[in-house]
Amino acid sequence: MRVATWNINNVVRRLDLLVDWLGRTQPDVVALQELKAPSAAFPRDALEAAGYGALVVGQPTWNGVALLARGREPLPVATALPGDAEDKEARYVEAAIHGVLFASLYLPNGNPQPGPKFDYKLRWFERLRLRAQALWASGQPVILLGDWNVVPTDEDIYKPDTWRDDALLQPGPREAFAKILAQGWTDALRSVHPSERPFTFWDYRRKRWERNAGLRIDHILVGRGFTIDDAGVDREERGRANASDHAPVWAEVRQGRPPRVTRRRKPPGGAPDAPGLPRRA
DNA sequence: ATGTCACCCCTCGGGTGA
Repeated sequence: MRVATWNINNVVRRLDLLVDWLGRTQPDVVALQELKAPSAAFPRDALEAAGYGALVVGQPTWNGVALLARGREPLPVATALPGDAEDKEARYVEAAIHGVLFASLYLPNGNPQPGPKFDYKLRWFERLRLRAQALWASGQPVILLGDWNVVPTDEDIYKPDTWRDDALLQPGPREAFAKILAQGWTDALRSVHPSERPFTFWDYRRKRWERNAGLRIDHILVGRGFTIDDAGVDREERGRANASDHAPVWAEVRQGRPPRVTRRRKPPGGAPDAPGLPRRA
């Protein structure tokens, strides 16, 4: 099963790019963020024509999240993150698809920090931690996808010092992300590419795409009971005309343990391990 | 310091958010 997350940065303006990418890569489940459209304006018909059912939580102008499922309708589970009835921002949706619980989340950016927006980010992260803990404890198969608006470590950005005061690099959000990972989740992209710098976002400003001055802030956290066969970033989507400032992140996952692999002895000369060995989530 | 993009409206340009 191929799952993916993409901060589309306005689903109406980016519809042609989205439909084209869906047709080429055929993901089974897609989490979208920053729809920047009310639910009624979501291009439901075009996505249905492309073969996808959708569960949408939109709002005018800002935020907005959705889950797409190829060849079926997502079964709604939640349309808001629990823990604050006053929070009306469209940043969280959960649905069951193929017997797996999926969440599409759009964490608050938090800039400028310090300030009320950063406080909101930390409160939202704490609510997410509690929700993730409850989902993990349920024993169900769960995958959390989204724009987490956190650069987990200094290895996840081209040059941390120019962003040191940004909300995306602060210790508080980083600790919150680490706490969720410590519940047992696997960061799919990091686990498949442990020594690379797979960025997922390049700011429109200062020719950051042209310079590969990127950040890794879009994450797929895989719950218990899955094997992650592969994961990656569809970087070419960021290079297209009229692109979002984020590229899609995807993972190939499979329920169940990895097959028993007879490991060959390492050949002399220190050659690296064979690629593509499955990882247990 | 900005730098881009795209939205909004007390709307054709400045404010806002990312």
